[in-house]
Amino acid sequence: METTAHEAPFRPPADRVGFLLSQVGAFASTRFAERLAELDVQPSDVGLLRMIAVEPGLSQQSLARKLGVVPSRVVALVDALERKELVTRTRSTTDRRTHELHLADRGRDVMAQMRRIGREHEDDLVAELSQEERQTLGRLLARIAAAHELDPEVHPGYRASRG
Amino acid sequence: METTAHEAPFRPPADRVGFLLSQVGAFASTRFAERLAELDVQPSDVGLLRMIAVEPGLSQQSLARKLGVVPSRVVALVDALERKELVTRTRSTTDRRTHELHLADRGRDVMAQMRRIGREHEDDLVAELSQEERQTLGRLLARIAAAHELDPEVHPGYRASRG
DNA sequence: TATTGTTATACTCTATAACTATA
DNA sequence: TATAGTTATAGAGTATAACAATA
Repeated sequence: METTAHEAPFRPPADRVGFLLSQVGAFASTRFAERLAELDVQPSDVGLLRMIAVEPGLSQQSLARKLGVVPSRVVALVDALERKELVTRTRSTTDRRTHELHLADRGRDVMAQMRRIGREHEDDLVAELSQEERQTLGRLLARIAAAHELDPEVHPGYRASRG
Repeated sequence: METTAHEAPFRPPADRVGFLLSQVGAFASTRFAERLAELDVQPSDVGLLRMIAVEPGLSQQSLARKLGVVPSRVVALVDALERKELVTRTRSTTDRRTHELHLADRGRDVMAQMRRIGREHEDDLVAELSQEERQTLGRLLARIAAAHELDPEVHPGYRASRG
């Protein structure tokens, strides 16, 4: 069965899971970034704030290792968050080379807002699906993530996927 | 129920579909880009080649409109593909302002390879799932894509989602 | 000597706007 | 005048390597 030159051949969704994952995932990321703009926060800030909330006082080096980014990048990211008064840097008294990172009061507020925005984002994204279908989708995605050893806490970003 | 400071709270997959979609989607994109490198082709080239294959002779302007990118970017993209002898630019005889884009022989070869790589990518990505589960996942994703009016032919890229 | 954080630098990607040649 | 393609330029984002302070 042929298709004419101007018609793309139809492919069933089961044969396009790779494309659909990539496309819908990109859409989810973009939409989330747009919602975050309301808080004057970027997607890259989210992981940072969450890490600092989970483990207050950690150093920039350990943060860099946890997130899988280069230490010099953490400098720029923390600079921005400190400027917005979301996190604080304080020199450690036991090792004056290191900076202890903590959430500032405004940082805690923003994290609460982030959770609200996350729920709204989620609801909008899968509005089309029933509760049961959302569960099914979540479980299938979690299994794929686990099979490829993706960290449930860390979003890899999109370093090699531009275009 | 509380969690200790160093432990992230557990959230069921159904409440993390947004994160999982974004994370698995990014992984899919990155992995696909790595596989494409074997052909010396970038993710951004794929859509271009497919459009030119589907509609040979189209102009750079219409290509830009179809892909939703700015014309000056098409120049750079086509430059690269022409340098690798995957596409040809020929001045139109009816309107000498426009360039007609066609696949070169090597471009047709590369597209065949791309289809093979796409299948391998697909199989590896969802290796964890049964045939039935792949269908389920594909259908759920296709419904989400349709609900948000994503074009089945065009990948939006990751313009606003960095970090 | 080794490590933490920082800065300097360079490179990539991309959009905007000015430019040219054709219509 | 308007349009197709191109080029020049500038900005964002990021990695690498050199550096100062501290251990």
